[in-house]
Amino acid sequence: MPRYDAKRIEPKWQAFWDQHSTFQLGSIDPSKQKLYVLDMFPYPSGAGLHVGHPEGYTATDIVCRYSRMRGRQVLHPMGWDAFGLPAEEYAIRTGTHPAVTTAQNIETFKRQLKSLGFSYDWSREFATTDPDYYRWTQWIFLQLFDTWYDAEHTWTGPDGVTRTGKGRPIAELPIPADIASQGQEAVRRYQDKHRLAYQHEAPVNWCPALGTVLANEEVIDGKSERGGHPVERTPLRQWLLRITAYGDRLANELEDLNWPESIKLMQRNWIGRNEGAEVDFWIGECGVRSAECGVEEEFAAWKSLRAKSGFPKEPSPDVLRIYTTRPDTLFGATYMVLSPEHPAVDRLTTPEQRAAVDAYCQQAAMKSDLDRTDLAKDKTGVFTGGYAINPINGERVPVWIADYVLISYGTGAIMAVPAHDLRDCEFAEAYGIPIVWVVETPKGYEYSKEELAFPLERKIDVLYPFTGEGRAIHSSIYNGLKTHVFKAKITNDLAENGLGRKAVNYRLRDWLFSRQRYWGEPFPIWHELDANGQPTGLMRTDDAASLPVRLPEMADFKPTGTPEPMLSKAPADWLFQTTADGVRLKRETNTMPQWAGSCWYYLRFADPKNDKQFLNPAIEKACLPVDLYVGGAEHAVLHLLYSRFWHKVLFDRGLVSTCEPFQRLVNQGMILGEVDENGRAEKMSKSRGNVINPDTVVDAFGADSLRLYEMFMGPLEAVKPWSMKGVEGVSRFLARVWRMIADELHEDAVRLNPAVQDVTPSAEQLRVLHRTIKAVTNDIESLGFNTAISRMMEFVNEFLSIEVRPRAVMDPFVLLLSPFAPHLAEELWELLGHTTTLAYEPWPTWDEQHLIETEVEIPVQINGKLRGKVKVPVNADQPTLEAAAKSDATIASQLEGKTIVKTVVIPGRMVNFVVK
RNA sequence: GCGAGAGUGGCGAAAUUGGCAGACGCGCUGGACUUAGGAUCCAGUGCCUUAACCGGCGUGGGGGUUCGACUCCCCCCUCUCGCACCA
Repeated sequence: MPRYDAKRIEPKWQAFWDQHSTFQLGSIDPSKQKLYVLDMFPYPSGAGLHVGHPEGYTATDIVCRYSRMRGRQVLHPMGWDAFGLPAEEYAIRTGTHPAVTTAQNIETFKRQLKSLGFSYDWSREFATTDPDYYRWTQWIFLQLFDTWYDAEHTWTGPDGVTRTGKGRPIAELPIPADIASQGQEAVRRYQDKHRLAYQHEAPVNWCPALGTVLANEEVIDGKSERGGHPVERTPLRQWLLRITAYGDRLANELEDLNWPESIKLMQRNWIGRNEGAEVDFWIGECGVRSAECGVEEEFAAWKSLRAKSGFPKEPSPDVLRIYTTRPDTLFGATYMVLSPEHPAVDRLTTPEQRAAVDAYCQQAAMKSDLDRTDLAKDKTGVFTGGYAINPINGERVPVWIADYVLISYGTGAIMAVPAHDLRDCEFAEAYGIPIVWVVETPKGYEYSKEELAFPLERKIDVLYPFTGEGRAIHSSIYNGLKTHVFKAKITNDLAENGLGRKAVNYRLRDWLFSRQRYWGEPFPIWHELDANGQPTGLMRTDDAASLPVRLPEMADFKPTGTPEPMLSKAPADWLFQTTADGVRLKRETNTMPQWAGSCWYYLRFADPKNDKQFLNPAIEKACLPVDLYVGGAEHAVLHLLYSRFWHKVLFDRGLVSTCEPFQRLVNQGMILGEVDENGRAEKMSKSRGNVINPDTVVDAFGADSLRLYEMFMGPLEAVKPWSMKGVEGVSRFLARVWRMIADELHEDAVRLNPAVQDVTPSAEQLRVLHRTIKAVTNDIESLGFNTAISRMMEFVNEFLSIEVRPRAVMDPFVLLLSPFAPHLAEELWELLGHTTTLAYEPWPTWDEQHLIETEVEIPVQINGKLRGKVKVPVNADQPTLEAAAKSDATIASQLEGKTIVKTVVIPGRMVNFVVK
């Protein structure tokens, strides 16, 4: 066996690591530094591992192996995100239970991962589908259910930071006297409205093809993220998690995280915090029905009442509450728009407009998100016939309905200022609504492309719509104020008169948390039923001690075809029970979304076998947070936002001691298919037939080659094309490493190459070694694996040409190689005469002494162009360098007959003569 | 449209603070060894010009700062990703 034979070496060492539990991290020793390195755990699909998986996994494996050798205690676990649709869809087609498919797929994934030699602590492995795990997922849900958000509460957390806003136990929710006086049931309903996990009926994203509703984050361009099926809007009673309560903290606390700026930005944009004001427009008891009818006295009465009572928390029925980020344009509001679903539409609509309004609302209700975006260019709407009164100037403004206003954002109603808003302007033009200019365009203002391209005639002496900031005009006493001053002042004035208030809005919506599928965590929730078997709306929870609520066995997995959850077909003994006090209960039949399990798995890895607690507090303090988290960017606003949200709730409830779960995040770039003849590389996909299976690569070249190649392709974060030739290249390199140390001439057995001898290395050899140690160490620290590998290639190129290779140089080199190609390294380590694994050998260190060179070659430029090189002592000073440069034959000849205007000498770097 | 990131040989890429552009690998060319080579080894390989040396050009394009720019500044082009009626 003379040749480098991955097929012999790799299984041998994988078995060794297994048998010796080499990478099992026992209990944490607080006196040693810990490092928690986490991969985004995979969904074990039927297709098996993809070459994209080992990219991030190899990177983290290198960091872990390196860190162990640096003496850190490394927590490096792996598990399975195993709930989800594909297993259930497969069950529908074949009748195979999702649990069976899932177990098979996990087995395949695990075999594949093991064949790549990753140093996971497999003793911590679990799947989100394990009842011992989802027991605690349900338990955390109960914590969310037991928590309300106190936005005013100021407190100092275990991290020493003082915050305003905290999730607190529901028992601490103050109950208003009028609610308390109505009895226990009213109190329970009041509490239910304030929980972080609550039920709410609203139009949701219903996907008929998938047979479930989806979160906003899972809908892209009106289609499901998974499968690309159309998504409809249907009103349904669903579970929601109050993530919006944490909007500010989710946005602000990104600041200190070592995450890619692009991901932080995506999260901030997704949260979409903006500040503005809420303003009430008076509409009277049944709406201001015409432009003429006299309501001035009533309006005046309302206004003076408001001046005394202040701005109510909830809008009263006699007003339309709007949200605006530009309260300074209140004088330019020439109409209002309600979303078609707005509750006041009915009251405002006049008999003459009734038919048109009803027709429009009906049409809007049927429109899916896709339709709405498709029609984004053409704004439509209908006049309700009603008017509202602008609180600032008492003017009547017509109220319209239009689907460009969304019920789910702000208050579902806007004041429209066509002079200063692109959408309002477009709408006003289409329906002939007057336009009032209230912000003067500053002189020299450069219009945005959008403003310039606006397809309207310019009717005023200035261009419109103008959406920038300027000085106020046509705004009564506010004339002349700059926009930001005006905003603050009018918001304050409105608040003093009880007509408005400062308000913050988020693009982020509460997280729709229920699904109608089978293969997910059941909710630990029961619904109380009345004598007729109808839900009363009151709920009970399962005892924490009785968890998990296991999934029931099902006869068939056919979807119901309606938004009725799959579990409604569960056996009656699972669905119903009667309490000791005689209350009939029905189980919640929705299941949790796939994200639930992945929201907290990183916590469980620290303490995976604990059957008393979701996580032991002492272990939590010792292991968390995750120091390095590597995965794809596709989770930027899904998993990574949801996880942070749960973590913050757990933090508020004193269950974890850090406010953020993932200190450092790195996104590995996607691996594309091979470059085609047009020089283009495309995404790997079954339909393109360019998917690379890691198994075939391991079979042909070995795991070390696959690992090394994926790291050598380019920077970890970069998108890069696959190349089988490239794998061959690194495979050749490993064969060269083998030949450098092992003997290939003898067929009988593996022996040390006779060139490897116990001799003292030369200064030059030490220089090469220490240069390599330094470069590889620094490159691993900065995750620059591609350049680390090229450094090792340079080393091997040097030493292959040397007849006698000192063992004292070969030993440390093998250690440098070991995080990258662990199997080969272990084999060579053994061959070099060592009897234990190198996994915990001290990482080689470099000595600057060995790096010092006596002579260096310095480039000499004339007018900035390279004209020659001179060899000088490494510490040559300026005059020496200049003299050496001038005395160089080629430089001297080029300088002849020219005047040196200036000489730039950077010692140790270069010399430049500026000549005329 | 808005936001972010990126453009370097035939290809993947590298380049401390502005200081020798193209390390390392693939591919290609020539050679050695071989029954054979898709093994291995040696030499060469940015482009143009040249027998060769020399020389000229060269980091998407254009301008600028500088003794000196892949690197800093301004304008433009292309590609990738994210968002997209959010008031």
